Amino acid sequence: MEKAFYLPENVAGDQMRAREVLSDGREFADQLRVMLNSQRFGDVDHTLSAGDLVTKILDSFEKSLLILQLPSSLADEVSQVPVNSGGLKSEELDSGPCPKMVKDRRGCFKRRRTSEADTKVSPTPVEDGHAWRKYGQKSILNAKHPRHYYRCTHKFEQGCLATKQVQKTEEDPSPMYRTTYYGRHTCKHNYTDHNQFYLDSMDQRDSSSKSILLNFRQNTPNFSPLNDTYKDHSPSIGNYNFVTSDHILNTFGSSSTKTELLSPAGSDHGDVISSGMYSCSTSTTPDQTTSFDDQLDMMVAGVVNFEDGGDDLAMDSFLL
DNA sequence: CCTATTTGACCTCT
DNA sequence: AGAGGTCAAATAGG
Repeated sequence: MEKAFYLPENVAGDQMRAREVLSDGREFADQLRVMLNSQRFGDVDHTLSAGDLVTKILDSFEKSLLILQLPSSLADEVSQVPVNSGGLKSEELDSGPCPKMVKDRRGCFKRRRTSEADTKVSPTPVEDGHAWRKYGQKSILNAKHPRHYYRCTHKFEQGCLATKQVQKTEEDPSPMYRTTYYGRHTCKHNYTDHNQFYLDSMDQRDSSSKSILLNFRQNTPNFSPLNDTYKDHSPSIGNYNFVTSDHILNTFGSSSTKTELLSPAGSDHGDVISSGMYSCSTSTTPDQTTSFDDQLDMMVAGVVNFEDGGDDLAMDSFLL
């Protein structure tokens, strides 16, 4: 059943391969649904465990997404997405971490482009209630003061991908501090006014940006925590998050009815995919409004949509 | 000893 | 080629 995985050499091949892999994923998802149904009635005679099936399903998504090379619309907000500039072999892709990550980072990161940003200017550095860790400082052209780069302290332990940049302006006589936020906090800590700031600002955007996530990786028992350096730098794109309209409605009161493929949460690189949230801590807890079966249905529907999408293989195919 | 910051190098994008 | 963003080794501080 398992097909050999390789990076295809042309677009048509990509699409064909992606369909095959997604088809496998759908089969696994169907098997899982049958298994879950049969377990309700006491029949537990299956060759693969539920965990195995979930792993295979996730594997299908990962591989198909890799084949399709992450559409740019998804990569736009990804600041540290591992990028394979020169065709990795399948073993390298499957082995997890970028093989050159530790010493040689060439080709492993993608620069942030035009991601959503919220900017605040204040006479003093903004105290937003979040724990930030400085990771860089840079002199900016034609700027008197350097720009300081911060990431959320919980980036590694919780996969929170929020970052901010702080730069002192040159205004005389009272220079201001311009703080620019990228991404949204997904960590469980310190839900303060700043989060409200984010939510408020998000409400002003188009409805497609409103989202809550279902993090498959964190829901899968076989996956270990994302606090490992190598995992953190792995080119994994498997932990994309699907967003349900139920979640959206419950959380933001949105009328959006889309299910979106969002971001690789937990990998640094994790960074963002849609204009919505990266991931959400609420996604790691059992949900009362969307059963696992429902979520499974959505996964299968997503694959079906993809496969029915003909040559149009945009990620919109995942929208329900 | 552990964690946070500094800073030069590396990477992507324009 | 240059600017901007990030990494990670070295360093500082508790």
